[in-house]
Parts: sequence; C-alpha cells; structure tokens
Amino acid sequence: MGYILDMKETLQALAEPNRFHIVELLRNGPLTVGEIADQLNLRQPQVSKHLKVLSEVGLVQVQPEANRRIYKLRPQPFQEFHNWLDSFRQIWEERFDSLDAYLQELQKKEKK
Amino acid sequence: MGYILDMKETLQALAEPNRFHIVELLRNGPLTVGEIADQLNLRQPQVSKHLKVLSEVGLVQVQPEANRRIYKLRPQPFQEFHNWLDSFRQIWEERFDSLDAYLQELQKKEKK
DNA sequence: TAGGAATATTCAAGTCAAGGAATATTATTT
DNA sequence: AAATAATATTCCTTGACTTGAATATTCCTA
Repeated sequence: MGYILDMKETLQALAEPNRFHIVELLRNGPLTVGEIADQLNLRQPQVSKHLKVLSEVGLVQVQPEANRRIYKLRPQPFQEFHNWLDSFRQIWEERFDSLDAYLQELQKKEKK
Repeated sequence: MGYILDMKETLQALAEPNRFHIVELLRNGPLTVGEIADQLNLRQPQVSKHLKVLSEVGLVQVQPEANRRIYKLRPQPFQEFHNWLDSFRQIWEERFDSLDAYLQELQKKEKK
C-alpha cells in the first residue's frame, strides 16, 4: 500500500519528544522494540505505542523477525519533507527585503 | 537576541494545524494579524496566540508598524530544519532494503 | 482628549494525547 | 504442552493545549 505524506500528521508524530528520539536512533539502522526501549530508557509498552504512531504516518516500517519486530525508517516521508522545506528556499535566498515592498503597499491603501 | 533552533519546540509549534497554515500563508510574504485572521477564518485572539507561539520558537518575526504588527517568517529555522533533513539523506540514497541487508549478510558469511 | 482600530492578554472550560499498570498476544524453547 | 520472551493492547488518570469570551493595551485620528 502506498503512503501519501500528510505534513500535519507527520509533524505531529515527530513533535513528540520520545518519538523524535526514536527517529534519531533509527537513523543509525534498524532496531527492535526492546533495543529502542533500552537505549532510550523507556518502557516497552510506550515504545510500542510510539512506534505504532510512527508507523501509521508512514515514518517507520516493521519487519517481523521471529519473536521480534524490527523497525526502520521509511525514506519517502523524509524526502518529501525535505522537498517541502526546499519550497521555503526563497525565504532565505531572496536578497531584497519583501517587507519594504509590503510597507509601501500599506501606505498606498492608507492614502485612499 | 539570537535564537538556537530547538527542533522539538519548532516541530511542536508547526504541528498545530492552524499554525501550520499561518506559516504556509506567510510564505507568500509578510502579513498583519488581521489579514491572517481574515484569510484563515480565525478569530483575532487565536491568531495572536498562535503567532506568539511561532514567535517564541523563532519561526516568525514581528515588526510593529503604527497600529499593526507585521509578521514574517524567519529564514534561519527553516534553513536549519532543512539541514537536519539533509542528514537523513543517506537513508534514501543508500538502499537499506531488506534484500540488500540480506545480501550483505550473505557476503559476510561467505568471507568467513 | 475622546473615540476607535488593531492587537494582546486573561480566565474558564473542554479536548486530546501520553504515561502507568495490568493484561493479551504471538512465537520460541525445552 | 508449559514456560518464557518479545511485543501489542486496553483502561484509566493526569497534564497540556486550544478555544471562546471578555477585557486590556497601544496607537492613531478627529
């Protein structure tokens, strides 16, 4: 099944500090639930719940391996997220200050 | 005063749907509180509150102009955010498929 | 200086999501 | 099959966040 990136859902998922940590952890490679719980000093149930959320928004992917579940990052949402931020490039690349232009606009309106 | 990007705070600020909309709006240029309220069909107090949050995490910048306050995006957090996502590049450039992992495993075993 | 416009703030609900504890589920091993 | 290990789920409580409504503040203008 395909995922469509819902920016708000993705942000909400990432905004929770523990989930953010999980994502950072998984950057180094796939991990099981228990390993994540150990490394982050979290209890297993909470880790499972967070992983469920991350999984539902498509940030993470599971692979069952016998008794365990190995979680890893899905590249796609990070790419799309990256693209979204690219669309803000103009904001830090624009040389002129658009505020000035806007102030001039305001003045025009007030003169009426 | 300088801002240090706190990824979690920034994400939490962006994760709220209306604030996300405000940011998207401001991408087209600076706006006053009233204009934002109009365009998003929100009440002025809520817009002020959301802008306060955005301002506190440094996503947004105010410029008082007479009676009004003109808000615009601050480039820096978007840059840093962009950089953060760059650090995930390997995830979508290297292929960490289960197949690849499997093949890598095979190779290791064969070398012994 | 009084009135009005734009924005900010306060306070009191109502909502939602995270954590804890206990339990269920699934797979493994003996 | 029983015991155990790894993970998922449920229920409940608590705290945080958002909204709405009312009010305060600031600045301009007649």
